[in-house]
Amino acid sequence: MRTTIQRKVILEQLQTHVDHPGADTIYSEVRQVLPRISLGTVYRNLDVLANKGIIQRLEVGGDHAHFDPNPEIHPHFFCTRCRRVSDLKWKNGQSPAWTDIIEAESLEGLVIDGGSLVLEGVCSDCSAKDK
Amino acid sequence: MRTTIQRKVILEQLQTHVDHPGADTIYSEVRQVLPRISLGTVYRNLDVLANKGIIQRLEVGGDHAHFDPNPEIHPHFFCTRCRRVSDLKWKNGQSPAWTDIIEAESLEGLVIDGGSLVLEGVCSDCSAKDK
DNA sequence: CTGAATGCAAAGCCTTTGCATACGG
DNA sequence: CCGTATGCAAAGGCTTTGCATTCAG
Repeated sequence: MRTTIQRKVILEQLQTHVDHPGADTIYSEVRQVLPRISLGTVYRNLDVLANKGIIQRLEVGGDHAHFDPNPEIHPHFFCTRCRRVSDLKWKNGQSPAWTDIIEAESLEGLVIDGGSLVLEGVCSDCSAKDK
Repeated sequence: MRTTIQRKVILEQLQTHVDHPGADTIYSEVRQVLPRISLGTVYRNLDVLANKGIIQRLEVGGDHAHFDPNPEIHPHFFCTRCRRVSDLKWKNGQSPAWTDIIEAESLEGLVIDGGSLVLEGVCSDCSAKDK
């Protein structure tokens, strides 16, 4: 993997986020540093970084992909108001065994490579705006 | 909600599936019964049915939406080979309390309306093809 | 009758891709 | 130098939408 300035800035920009933005957000932010960067380059790099296991691509919310600078599998929260994705934490610091939650019979014959747990609702910022 | 023949056939067709197809699959199947139905009508009806809580729209796999005739929240399995979505079952027949799995502190201030648990890997059909 | 639903086609969005050019190692 | 990465623009795939027409209640 070649170290280009674009790749470096994209990764650093993503790492400044506590939420998990889409490619478009990263694009407009990175453009303030590299005005000539293209959206295609942002997509290609986020893809490369995710495939290398340096970041994580999240399929949440349905409209567009979200990117998480932390590649470890952990639960997420999706706010249906502001459509932002944020982190949750496993109880006791580690992912539960799936067999503790899911009926063994329904898992028969399957090879499990990963999983995702996403809760959805309204975040505290959006709840506050109701008042 | 008006009962049109299109809506009826779309729902019945979805209910014949044990997997959770996309709108395109439903479209081509329903067209064998109603050759003049449009893809737009399929999308609109799946949307109406999901909003009424009669079916469920799943955001899984990233490429397109999947529809589940069962509106109850339950875990799913996504096969990365054939890209099909199938059902899993909660252990003991019911969803675990999220607080049993997720650290309470990270849930603070959030209003939780729902959740989704998706495991991914290779289904038994696809594993069998490896041999 | 009257508004909700349909068919058709166009438009929208996010994402990917082809190609010539630039550049990192 | 060589092959990866970029910029640009076009194309792709899924989904939504505008509009005139049809149809359920």
